[in-house]
Amino acid sequence: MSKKPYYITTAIAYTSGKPHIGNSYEIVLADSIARFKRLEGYDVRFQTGTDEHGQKIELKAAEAGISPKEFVDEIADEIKDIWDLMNTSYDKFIRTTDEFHEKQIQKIFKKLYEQGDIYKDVYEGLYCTPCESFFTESQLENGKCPDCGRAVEPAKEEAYFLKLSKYADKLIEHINNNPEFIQPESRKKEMMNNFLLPGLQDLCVSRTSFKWGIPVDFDDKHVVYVWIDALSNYITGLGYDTDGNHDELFNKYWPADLHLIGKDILRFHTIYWPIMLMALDIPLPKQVFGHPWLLQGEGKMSKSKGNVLYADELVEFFGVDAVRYFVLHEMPFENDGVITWELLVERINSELANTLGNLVNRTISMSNKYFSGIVTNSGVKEEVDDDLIKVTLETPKKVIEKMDKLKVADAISDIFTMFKRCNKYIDETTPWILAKEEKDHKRLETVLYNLTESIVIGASLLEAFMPETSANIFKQLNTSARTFEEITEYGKYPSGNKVIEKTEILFARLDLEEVLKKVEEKEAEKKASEYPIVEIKPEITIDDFDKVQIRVGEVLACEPVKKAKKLLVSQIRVGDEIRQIVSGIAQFYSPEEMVGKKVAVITNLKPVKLCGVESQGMILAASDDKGNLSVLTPDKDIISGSEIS
RNA sequence: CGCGGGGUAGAGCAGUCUGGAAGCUCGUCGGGCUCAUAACCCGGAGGUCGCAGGUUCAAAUCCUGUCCCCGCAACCA
Repeated sequence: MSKKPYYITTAIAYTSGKPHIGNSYEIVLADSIARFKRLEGYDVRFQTGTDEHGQKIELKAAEAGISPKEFVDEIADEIKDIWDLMNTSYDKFIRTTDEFHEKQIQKIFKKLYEQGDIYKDVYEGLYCTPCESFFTESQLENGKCPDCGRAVEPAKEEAYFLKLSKYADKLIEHINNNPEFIQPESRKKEMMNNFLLPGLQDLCVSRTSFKWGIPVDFDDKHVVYVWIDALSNYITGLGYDTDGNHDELFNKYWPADLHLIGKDILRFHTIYWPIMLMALDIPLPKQVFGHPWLLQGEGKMSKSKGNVLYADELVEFFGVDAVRYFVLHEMPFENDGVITWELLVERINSELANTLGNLVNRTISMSNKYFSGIVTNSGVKEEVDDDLIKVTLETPKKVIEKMDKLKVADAISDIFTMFKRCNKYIDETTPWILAKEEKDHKRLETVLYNLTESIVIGASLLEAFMPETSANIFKQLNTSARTFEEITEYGKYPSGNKVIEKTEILFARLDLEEVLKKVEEKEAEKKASEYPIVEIKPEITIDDFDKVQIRVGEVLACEPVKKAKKLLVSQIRVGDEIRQIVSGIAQFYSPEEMVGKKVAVITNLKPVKLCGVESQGMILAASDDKGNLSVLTPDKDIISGSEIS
């Protein structure tokens, strides 16, 4: 019997910088699902990769003074390293700069053009530069970019368009007929009501404003824009070919069983991507799951400290499996999860060290102490055993059920509930008392056998989520992982087997204070070694500088600007005049602190209104890229109004 | 009326779609145990489920209104 194929993908990571723990969460989640499906007996293909084109990368590379390709090579390696560090079992790492991908994208583009689904037109619309996106009036939110909220400007560009409207009805029908297609389901309404039902605008699929992309081969002014380029990775990675000469992988694995993506890009995966596939006459993926985000708690603290969490740092502190466990277990199905050092330590201590680690440790210790490590199934049963066995055997079913619904966190909880049941069993059976009487030794053997058996079943289930830990447990119990078929029955652990003599601590308890201290030290180290990165401006002459008039001003009064979080408005005496100046320093200085300060003020700057308040100048301040800010003041006391040059 | 997320025990959360005895982890208090990583097991205290209305035999859950918090954005001259 050939195994059923299962194809799972993550979104491909954008190579503009090192991925943080939130990005890494996705790959770990995908990995746990992929591993679980393998254990369930599927023939799994798990694909991830990197999205490497676009204006942003072109710019970043220029800033770094290297070619875009050099830039993405570096980042792609970094991403791969982190994925590997997280022990993720992907089968394919695709890069959108891979030759086979680029070639196929050109063919796809051409095919769609030739069959009339892509057409050339002039785009006159509103463009958001940071997002590299055009929007229509109706898409704007309060006249601003709906993605980032920044201002948009009218722009004109010759461009190619994908006819979305042509397939909209078909897509609506598909979504309605396949309730599993968009997960979680709450997002389905969002897509329908906001995008599909109001009517789709044709999608602009090329750009002339930058060069770092896959050229449209029949019109080389244009490069293929992100949608067709990035989304198609799911099929090009399987060897899809527009001419029909597909690699056998494609025939075997497409349509994908699951696209795992962040909730922010659901729209692209549930609207644009399906329509592209329809146009190419390819079946749609079975399911798209927009997972929630992993947020760093205490936003304020982390931001001002600039301590973004990265997977490799966390792994250094806690080990791979602890980090995997945390991100998988701490993420609810629909709502965003939170990660902090405190939470990590708490979870590791309570669940991993106390519940699981200690259980394994005490069980093995007892086997060694009482029976020289030999675990024997003597079959001396008592009523208390029934519940343990029942819970143990029910757990695989529960876990499988949860995993079918992609409720990974709940699945893990079920496994740990079982481990807790084991700890309770030890108290119920009191092995240390049984050990005292020779006549109870057979019973004691059974108790320890049951514990060992339950742990083996638990560890088998844990394998998908914490592969190293699972392997370690098997090693210590001198056995190997069971398949899912082998854990439907109780008592498969070989009777008479000998466990490891000296137990290994699976997870050591951590001291929160100590961890936090170490974190702080690291942060300090990092800060000291990283000077702020400042964009170098072109050379100027003294005449240029002379245009700017800077004078000493004394802050007479200062108060917050209503309706604004970052702004303070100060009344500043500069010589004989008093100016009102608004500055974005509210997060760094209290109004009281400002009063009495002598500051450097640009006095000949054109006045503007900020949040409705007029500002007649600018207070000079230094700021680094970690979010610190310091207002400049004269070194010695000097009278207000003095000119600075 | 900018967008989004949220308000459930001291802390962190689940439960809300599909109404039907208020639950989990940590902490705390008390007890038990000694195989084990000061761990494990049992029990207790602690909640007007943000507030106000409404629907219902029944609301944390559905509807309406309202307050508050947190991100993002607008401001950062």
